Amino acid sequence: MPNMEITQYTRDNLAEKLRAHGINPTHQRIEIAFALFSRHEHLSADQVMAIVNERHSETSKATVYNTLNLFLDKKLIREVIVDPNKVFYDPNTEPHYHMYDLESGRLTDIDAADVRVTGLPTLPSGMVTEGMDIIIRVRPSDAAH
Amino acid sequence: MPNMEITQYTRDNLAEKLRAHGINPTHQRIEIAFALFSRHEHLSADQVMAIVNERHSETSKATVYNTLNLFLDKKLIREVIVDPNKVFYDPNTEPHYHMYDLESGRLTDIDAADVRVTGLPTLPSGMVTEGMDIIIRVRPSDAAH
DNA sequence: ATTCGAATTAGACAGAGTCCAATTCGTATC
DNA sequence: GATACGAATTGGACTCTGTCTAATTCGAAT
Repeated sequence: MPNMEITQYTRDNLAEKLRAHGINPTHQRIEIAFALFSRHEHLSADQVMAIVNERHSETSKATVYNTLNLFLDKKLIREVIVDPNKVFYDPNTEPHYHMYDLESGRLTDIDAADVRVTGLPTLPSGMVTEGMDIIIRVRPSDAAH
Repeated sequence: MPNMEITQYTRDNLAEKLRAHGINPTHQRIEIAFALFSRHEHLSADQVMAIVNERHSETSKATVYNTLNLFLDKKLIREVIVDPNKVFYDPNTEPHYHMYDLESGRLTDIDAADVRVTGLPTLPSGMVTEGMDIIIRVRPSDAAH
């Protein structure tokens, strides 16, 4: 039974989670992890930075980017590329896909458990799949235009 | 039998294609269309610009972007968002998906005819699908690291 | 208290893409 | 051919996301 759901994220259990992924849990890293995991939203780097620096300015832009890339590297989070302007960071690393509301920019998870994809070609030899993204782009139907 | 395959793109039949999509076919627009359609590749804006200006500098950056966005708007081409750094423009507007080689940055089409996706949730009411992207990220298996 | 590597920082920088006011182009009219 | 006029194009400044670097600060171990 892997990936026991943590019902409530705290700085403490996040520090533990970081260590479990081979990441030295510093103040800034814990705050950034908390921003991502305590909400269940997909955040962009500048949103993370805004959240982390809400009270007092604590974390620099460089550290936010360093940390997000470190988290990616250690597979603590995933990146979602749906918008040409910015990358979203996704604390959910379980297999799942995304629905992207073009109007609001909101990104929603779609559980992969029920989804079946058939008829894909076999990979060229010497290639391995790193992952498959499915993005459903939606829009309000009665969009005034 | 819609979308009769054009075996050979020429400036002339591209001008016609532009008109058919409600686009005034100017020199620059024809050259940009030619760059995209005569190759069957996915090009980024700067690649388009390099191709168009190969012989003599003919087209400015602003025009390349204006034109690509105009083509998008008129559904002459599609954009493919797989790389956080740049958008690719795809002259193939038939339903199809993509395979993205993370190592080389090469993007390949996957025909959608054989692909079936089942188990997707129903859309929230008041929402319509604008499109579904499937991106398979691959990497050479014997990557030296 | 001192040390030392790791982490953080400010700010310069890079690259993609947008914006804008000025110019040029192409077509229509005379 | 000359003129007029709207559409298209242009250079260049600008914005925004993200990276880089050299200097500083942190924190754990001694």
